[in-house]
Amino acid sequence: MTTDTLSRVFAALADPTRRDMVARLSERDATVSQLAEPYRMTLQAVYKHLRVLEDAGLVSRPHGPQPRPVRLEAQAFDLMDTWMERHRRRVEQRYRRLDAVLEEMNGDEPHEHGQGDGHRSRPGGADHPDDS
Amino acid sequence: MTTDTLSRVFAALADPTRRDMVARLSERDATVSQLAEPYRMTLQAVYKHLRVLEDAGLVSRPHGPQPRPVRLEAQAFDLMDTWMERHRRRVEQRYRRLDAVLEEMNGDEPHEHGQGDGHRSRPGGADHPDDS
DNA sequence: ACAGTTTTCAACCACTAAGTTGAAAACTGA
DNA sequence: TCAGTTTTCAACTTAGTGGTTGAAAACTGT
Repeated sequence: MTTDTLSRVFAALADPTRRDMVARLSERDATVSQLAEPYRMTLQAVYKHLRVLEDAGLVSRPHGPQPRPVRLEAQAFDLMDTWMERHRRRVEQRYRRLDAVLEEMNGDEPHEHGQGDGHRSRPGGADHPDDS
Repeated sequence: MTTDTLSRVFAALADPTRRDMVARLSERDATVSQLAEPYRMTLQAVYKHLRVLEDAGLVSRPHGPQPRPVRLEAQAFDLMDTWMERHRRRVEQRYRRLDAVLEEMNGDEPHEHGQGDGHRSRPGGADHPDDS
């Protein structure tokens, strides 16, 4: 299917096994069989997972001599990262604005945020152009 | 199914329609019908998407009087963010270390670097790779 | 109370995704 | 060359997802 890259990246990481593979690959490269070893599934299943990660661009494997190593491609994370940051920042700005308004409205009162969730504030630079 | 939160968050964002909803919600809250309006699918389908986002904790809707607004929950992004950052950072460090090694090799005599099989990091037998 | 909108539930269909088994390539080391 | 491991392809089963239609709750304004 003509699924866009971002969708493939998110979908790839939606599986715990795949996330575990990524976690282990972030420590060291590995061959497929090395990767497969801790899991209780067949080698073929692992290979399939690997394909998903590969199609998402999260992983690459230089084809050549036999023990083809699997390695993480760090820059695939950037796609997600910029997407997330853009939207997250917008919400946080809106909340900050809202907080300001509320504060102004009722001089001082610890305004609680319902069922135990506040909003996390996160340091951040400023810039980012716009697009959905 | 007892899928962990992180998986649900990633899965929720793996769909372009759902990402678009999040994008629009990052601008302003909206009712379901407002949300549904630009899409060519039925209202019920939009509800289903909404439910996925809600189950993932990406969105909340205070239940009360009728036009129930849908609002983004910024802190759900933090889960993804910390996960990503942890691993991304590790890879980047490894790459930097590799660069250093290569540089040293070029300048000096070749140094044998046995990056070969250390110990498998994950103790075997874990039947569900419930990842950090 | 009633018409109308908004929200939700439930059954169903087509399609994808995760896993299996079985077998074929492809490479490695004597 | 040949045995053995490693990697890949293919068919199939099972469960989940995105979408539909149809109808039922729940709330609104008059």
